[in-house]
Amino acid sequence: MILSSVILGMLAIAPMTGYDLKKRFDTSVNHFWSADKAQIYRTLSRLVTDGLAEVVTVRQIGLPDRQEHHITDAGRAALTEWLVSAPDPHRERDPFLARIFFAGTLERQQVLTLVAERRQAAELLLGELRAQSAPVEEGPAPTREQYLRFATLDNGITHAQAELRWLDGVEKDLP
Amino acid sequence: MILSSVILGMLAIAPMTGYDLKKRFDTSVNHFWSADKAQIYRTLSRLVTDGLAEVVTVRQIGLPDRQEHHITDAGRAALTEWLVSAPDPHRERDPFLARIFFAGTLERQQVLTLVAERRQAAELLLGELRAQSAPVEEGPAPTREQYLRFATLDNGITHAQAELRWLDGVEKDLP
DNA sequence: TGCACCTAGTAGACATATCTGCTAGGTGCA
DNA sequence: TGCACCTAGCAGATATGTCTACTAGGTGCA
Repeated sequence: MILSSVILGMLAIAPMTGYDLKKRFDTSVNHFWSADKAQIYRTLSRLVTDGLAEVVTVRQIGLPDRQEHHITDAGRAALTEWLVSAPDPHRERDPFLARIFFAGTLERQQVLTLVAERRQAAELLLGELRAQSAPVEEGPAPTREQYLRFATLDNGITHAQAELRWLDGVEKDLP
Repeated sequence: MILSSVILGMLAIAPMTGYDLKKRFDTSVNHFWSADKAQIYRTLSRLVTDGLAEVVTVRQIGLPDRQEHHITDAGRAALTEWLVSAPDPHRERDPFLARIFFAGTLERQQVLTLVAERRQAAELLLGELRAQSAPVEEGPAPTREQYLRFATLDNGITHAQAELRWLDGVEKDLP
């Protein structure tokens, strides 16, 4: 499962609780992966039974205990193995393109509404990605690790811009 | 479920068997949706029980009977309703970007191998999309229906090109 | 005082997706 | 004759993903 590899990757950066992971899935890695809370916890417990992660309970004052998950040596090995393994099959699935494909029966104006909604979403995304990448771009020359994290944001920015250009074309040419 | 809407959309273009649908999911609509055989058949039977499609058994000589699924009026209404409804949430999930994000522990050369594999995949995809779109582009001015189908291909082409440009940048700048 | 929201995690139902293998015949080829 | 592959569809197991709701306390605000 890719989710377990992604979680392993996050634990390799820092030990985390399920709660921490959920926050990251909703923010910093949201542009390439997302996950449901329940599934994060289930996957974490599987990583533990597989010996790829270990739990350290950290007591807190006034807050619930943290079940910190630390990656093990076996976990690091599994992560590296995944990183260099054959590419995961990537099935494109875009509900918006599906609508466009079948939108021939709609009125022209209805199609333009779909397009306008997509534009709004793309612009919003672009803004978020730029806000996230700004601090990185202003900093000093990055390490390879930093560069790669930034590159995934930059990938999102490049595609958001491409989407906007495509939308321009559709708005201009739609018969 | 989006799959049922996509299948409904295909049945609106022409009556089809599960087998026909599977072929189309593997070819002409593959750039924005894919589906497993078993699930196509299950979804088809649900469309029938929901009154959105009807089965017409067509006898063939030397081949198994075709269970042709025809869209009903209720099906067309459901399709239109979906087309103009609120956008489906689109969660980006790209296993390749996930690898790149966590690839900081790899050697530089290993990262470049990942990048090269991605380039190959992007070039292959671009070639396929161009091959599919060529006959459309050479034809006469398209109807809106034709234009929209072509536009989904063009969307894929635009993004494949964007991906290649991004890969150029990574290969050039990777520390 | 009550309400909304935060931290941290658990439980279970349900929805969707994928994989494997089966039936049953037809065609092409070496 | 045997093998590979095509058409057409069915059955069932397993894997993944999503949704709702619950426990249990803490903080901030009006």
